[in-house]
Amino acid sequence: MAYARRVFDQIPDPPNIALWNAMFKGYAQNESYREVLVLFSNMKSLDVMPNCFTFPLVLKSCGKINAYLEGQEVQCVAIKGGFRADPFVGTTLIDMYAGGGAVREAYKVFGEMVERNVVAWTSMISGYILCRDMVSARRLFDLAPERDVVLWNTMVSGYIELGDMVAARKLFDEMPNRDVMSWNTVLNGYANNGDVEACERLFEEMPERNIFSWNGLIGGYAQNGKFFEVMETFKRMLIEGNVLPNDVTLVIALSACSRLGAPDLENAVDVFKSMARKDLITWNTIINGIAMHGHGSDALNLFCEMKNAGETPDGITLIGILSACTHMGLVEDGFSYFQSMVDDYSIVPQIKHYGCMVDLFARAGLLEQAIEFVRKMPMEADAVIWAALLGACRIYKNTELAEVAFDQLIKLEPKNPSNFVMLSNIYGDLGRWKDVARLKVSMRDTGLRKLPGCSLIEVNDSVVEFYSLDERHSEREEIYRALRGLTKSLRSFEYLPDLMELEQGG
DNA sequence: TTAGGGTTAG
Repeated sequence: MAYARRVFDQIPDPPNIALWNAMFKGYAQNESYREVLVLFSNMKSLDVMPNCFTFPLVLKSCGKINAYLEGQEVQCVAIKGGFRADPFVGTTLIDMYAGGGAVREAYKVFGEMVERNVVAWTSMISGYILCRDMVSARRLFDLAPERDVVLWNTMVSGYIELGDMVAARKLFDEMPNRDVMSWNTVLNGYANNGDVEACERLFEEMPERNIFSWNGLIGGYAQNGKFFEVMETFKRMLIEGNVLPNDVTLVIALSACSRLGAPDLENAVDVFKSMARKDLITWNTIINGIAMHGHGSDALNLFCEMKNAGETPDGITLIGILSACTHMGLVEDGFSYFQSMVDDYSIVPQIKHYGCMVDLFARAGLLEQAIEFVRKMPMEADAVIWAALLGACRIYKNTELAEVAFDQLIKLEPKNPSNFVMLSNIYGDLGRWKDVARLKVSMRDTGLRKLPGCSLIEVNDSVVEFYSLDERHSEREEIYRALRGLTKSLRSFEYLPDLMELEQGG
């Protein structure tokens, strides 16, 4: 754009309107919306008249940077210039106002339009959907003199955005014509609402599939924790061969790989270092990843590097930083990072951050400070927080606080058997077997069984999942024979397995 | 040279 601008500025006579429009378009494409507005005011001061192509470009830029006062001025220029009846100008104004939440202003433009075509109707209906006013959206939809496939799709996705899959599906079934986007919209609706089965059924029914369809199904699996299915479907996509994966496909597949296996952290650091462009998500990924693996001081160093690189941390960065402090036992540093969230970065701490702080105090053995922190929090503690406390109570053998945490936990998660197991382990450590038995009975009364923990390992390019006492493997005899051999040789080195740890299945 | 709809990562 800088070069384009130099050429533009050298045009000897005042540039004609087509050249101005080309500049507006260039700036808009490069997301330099402020430049569009500045150039527009330059143009006006030279008394060059905008034409019907100018206004949509400039108005859209106003909307992008929430410059609604400027937008209104541009609207006045358009009306004075005789463009009141232009359908492009009207539609862009509707989008601009509705995008800024001024749906009444948008409706005023819509109502005053001389000729309302289906695009204008769609924009107005989208505006209502954006304001979560499905009733008005539907009323207009039913009134629309013409409905094309884009308008239908807009309505269907409106219902989906508001979480009403039933209404969305009903409307989809009523559609006179569906294109691949209609199918993809509903497919993604099921994926995002956790209905993987409906997602799979719809995918099989689709008359035509493109990369968005495949990404929709694969993403649906990923969002619902079905990472094996992500990889299977990714492979199926490559075999069926009608479409090529794109960047989104690879992002989902790679993320699934990371959930399935435990690749070397050194590789992650190498990849991170080799990246020419790093954004906030890149930094957050490496900082949280490093912190998760216990390399707390590396995480804190990366945090400094991140700030030196000019990136502004957000709430997720701070989760990595706080957990880094937790794992290093840096209570005071953690506390000062927590305070700097608000003071230096204007980040409002969320429940996850309070949870990190409770964990920080608790793991450091400062159980009193931890519970004090819970009492002073501006929100109710969640199950994650009470479980962190309960976990620390085991390390520091504090049954009194453990029972407090346990009572809160079974209120919040009456169906989670892990909570019984955690308290039971604390009693067990102290030899309080009567309490262990009492808990076992009350757990049995709830009809719950603890799901065994599961491990994933990579063997010969595929991921194998196994549980404690797992009998599903075809070569289980051989595996258990090998395990018995290992146990035997461990014993010969006088190693005593910690049965309590084994019992947790972790 | 201008206006309306679908996917992703921390």
